[in-house]
Amino acid sequence: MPELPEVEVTRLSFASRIEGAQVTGVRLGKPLRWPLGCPPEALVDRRVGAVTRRGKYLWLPLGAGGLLMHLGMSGSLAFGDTMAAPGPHDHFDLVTGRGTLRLTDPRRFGAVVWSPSPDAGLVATLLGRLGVEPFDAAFDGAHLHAALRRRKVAVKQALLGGAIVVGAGNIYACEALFEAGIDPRTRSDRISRPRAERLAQAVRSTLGRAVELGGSTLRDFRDAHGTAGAFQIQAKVYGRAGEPCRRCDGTVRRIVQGGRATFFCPACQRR
DNA sequence: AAGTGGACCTGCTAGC
DNA sequence: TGCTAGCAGGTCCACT
Repeated sequence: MPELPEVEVTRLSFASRIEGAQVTGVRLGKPLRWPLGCPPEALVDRRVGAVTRRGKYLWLPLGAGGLLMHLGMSGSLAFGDTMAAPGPHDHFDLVTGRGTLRLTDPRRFGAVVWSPSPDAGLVATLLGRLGVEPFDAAFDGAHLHAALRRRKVAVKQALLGGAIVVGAGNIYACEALFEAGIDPRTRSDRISRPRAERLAQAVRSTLGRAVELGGSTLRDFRDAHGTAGAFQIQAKVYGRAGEPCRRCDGTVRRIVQGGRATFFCPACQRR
């Protein structure tokens, strides 16, 4: 469900409220992508530190170690002191003195993994393959250009992969390419330096704007307050196959790349 | 090494 | 109205 903006908005909505709280209990539902990695009781009495984000992952420090959380395709987090009885899709509750953090995830592609350190084991492996943060100074046209030059896959797939830059999922990758005027089928190594510059800028502005607007193009997105996403961000191409382009008089097209839907305007976006 | 396709799991929608 | 096929925001892993 969530791409970087949704994950970041979620983080901002509960991080300051949970920080400093002490864990009093843990409840597990059905299995997620990976096992928790420790007995649930081992989390009790630990104190929650400052929640951070890396790509689409959240890191929740608990004493010396912490929990790595991912929302997968359909996950969301809620934090509150009056939690309803867990439903069939509520697979993780972290009960603290200040409220309960609950992961709801129907498809269970999400994850909650304990690690004694973000630099150890599975967590280190997962975080280790991630590309740069889009808002990091290290992510600019030069960086993107150099990384794309080493790849032959279509630029859309290179963006989605997350090994170059993290955070742009299927929706925002489509939107950023539209904003940059680049055909998603263009081979990565054929993207010129100026176009890489424009694309880097488009990735940053697309994701940044989505974070600022607190939300999302996702219909069912809610932050951890349960605040319904206002659906403030209008997708220019995503999900609009057959509809008129918002910039020219062309028609938005849907193709499949690497098994995922891609939406673009063939008139506005060039190879 | 890089690219490709299948896998994970459930819910919703469109179409018959 | 009810069933089925197809699709969905992610990303790991095995294989070529």
